[in-house]
Amino acid sequence: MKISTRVEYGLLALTDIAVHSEDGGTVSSAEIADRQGISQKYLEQIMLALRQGGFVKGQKGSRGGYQLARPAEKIFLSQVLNALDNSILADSFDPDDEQGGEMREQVNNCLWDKLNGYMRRFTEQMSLADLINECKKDSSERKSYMYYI
Amino acid sequence: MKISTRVEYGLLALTDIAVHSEDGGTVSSAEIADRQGISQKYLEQIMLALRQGGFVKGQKGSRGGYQLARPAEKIFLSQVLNALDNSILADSFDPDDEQGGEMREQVNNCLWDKLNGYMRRFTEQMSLADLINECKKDSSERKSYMYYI
DNA sequence: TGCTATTCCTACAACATTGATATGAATTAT
DNA sequence: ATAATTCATATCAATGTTGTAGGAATAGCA
Repeated sequence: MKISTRVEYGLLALTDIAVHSEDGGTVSSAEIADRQGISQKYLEQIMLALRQGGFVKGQKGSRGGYQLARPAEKIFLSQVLNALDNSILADSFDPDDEQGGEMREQVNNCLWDKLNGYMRRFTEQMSLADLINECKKDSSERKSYMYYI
Repeated sequence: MKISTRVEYGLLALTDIAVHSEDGGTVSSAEIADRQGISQKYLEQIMLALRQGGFVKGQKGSRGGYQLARPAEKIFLSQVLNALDNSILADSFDPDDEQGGEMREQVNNCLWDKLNGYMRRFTEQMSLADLINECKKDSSERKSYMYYI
């Protein structure tokens, strides 16, 4: 699945802030852009969405920057993805403008709704802290993500 | 997850052909377009991809049309999706043009590759016949799709 | 043979989305 | 004051999506 840079950079920014503000300080967009090798101005737009979504707090002015608005354990990826991209976890179709009869609806229900369900459940139970902590481990022995679906 | 009409119409066409060619006859793009309420000319382009992917055989000329190239039990959705859309099941990034360091790679490995894996495994084990037969049932009691991931 | 129906193939266009860049206002620490 | 920083909006080029259009090639049928 191809993902947008907007979503990718947004998650990178959140992980960067979580990792580099452990002393309670702030992290500026210039720092993040430099560390992650991405455009600062583009990142600022993404930070806007993250702030409006309630994931970070911004402090203006000199020595300003961003902090997480709440602990990384309480930021779930489904919320972040919805704030950054309104289609990635969206239902695949709007029942209101369906015209193709029941076959169309069956295919949608059976396939896309099922895939959507997997993605939604996975991202609802995975927090930013999980993303940071678990992903550093070697994936070969992990069992914590062997979910039932 | 938003899906393209190209993928949606392609799956609709395959299910339509499977359902309406049980006597060994062919199904024309005009029939499909009419039944499913979609543009015939657009559908013809999609049928081209489905034929080139080896999922249907086309018979030209008067009284021509399409048939499945092999039984619906042997057409797996992962193959169809790849033929219709080169991003839906693709890896989320190309390692060659990664520049953002290890954090970027960790996020990709941990999140997108995992989601990709779910989608790939699900669509690899679901056939066109499954899509047709199972989706007609009421979904409340089904257990055949409670896979381990 | 000619007519019709159909697949097959290519070109193009309107529109939306993506991935930025640019500019500057507002705010804050020093 | 000045510099640093967030906050906000406008613009833009490239690309992808969703078709439309036109016609060549082929096959059945009268």
